[in-house]
Amino acid sequence: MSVHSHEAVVSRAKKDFPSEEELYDMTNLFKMFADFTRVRILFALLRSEMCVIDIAMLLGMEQSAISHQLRLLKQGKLVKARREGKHILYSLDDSHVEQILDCGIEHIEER
Amino acid sequence: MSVHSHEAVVSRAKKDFPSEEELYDMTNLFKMFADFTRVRILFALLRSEMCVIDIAMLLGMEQSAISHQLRLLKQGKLVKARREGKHILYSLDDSHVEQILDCGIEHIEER
DNA sequence: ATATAATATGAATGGTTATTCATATGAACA
DNA sequence: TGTTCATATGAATAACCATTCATATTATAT
Repeated sequence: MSVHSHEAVVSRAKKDFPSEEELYDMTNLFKMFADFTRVRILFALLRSEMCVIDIAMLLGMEQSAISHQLRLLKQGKLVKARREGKHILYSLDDSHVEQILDCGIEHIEER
Repeated sequence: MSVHSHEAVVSRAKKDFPSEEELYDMTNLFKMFADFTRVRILFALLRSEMCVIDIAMLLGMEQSAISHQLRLLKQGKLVKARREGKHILYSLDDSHVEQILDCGIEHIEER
């Protein structure tokens, strides 16, 4: 005989649950780190600011593909841009980016 | 006149770059957290172990949908299962899950 | 052993998204 | 001011993925 009460478990779990909006924002943040290309871009920018062409060369990809991804990263406020002569140099915009990447690395290494 | 040397910037960035495999594993980890349903499941399990039906009720979703997502979370070693009578109770399998969720919350709150 | 309740699975569908190609924009330097 | 180079953009394509519906599997408890 089961002692499991769905209602009790569910109503208990409902307390202190993050708001829909917080959860939504959070998944959107993690989506930024859930793509191979974007993660590599962020790792590249961890060391120094770079222009689009630099990143495209580094990753062996089309300039256009990098540009599209940089736009997403900029919208997500993970990356910022400044002009230097002919080039636009991108760098990390958020102190948390490194922290989140570290969090991921740490997890991966302990396997 | 530009002082920017693509070759220099790129070869500098290539040093100490994580391996393809590490980056791949990392994006796969973040993919787990990049879905609204999965994040809510993880938050639910943060408090107590629950069966599939509990989670489906809590989130107002089909049992089948939850089951599919639990399979992914189990494959990703973020969640584990044990049988208790008629039910299979799921719980977090990884001490890092909470840490990563906290990381996300922290980031969101400072906006 | 069988019936039942809980969970898992497979195929199908719709929605999302990364990339490419072609082209537009825009700033810089002559 | 015009030309050139770096970057951005739009449309199209293809791959991916979450959900649903229908059904299969599995363990339990009688």
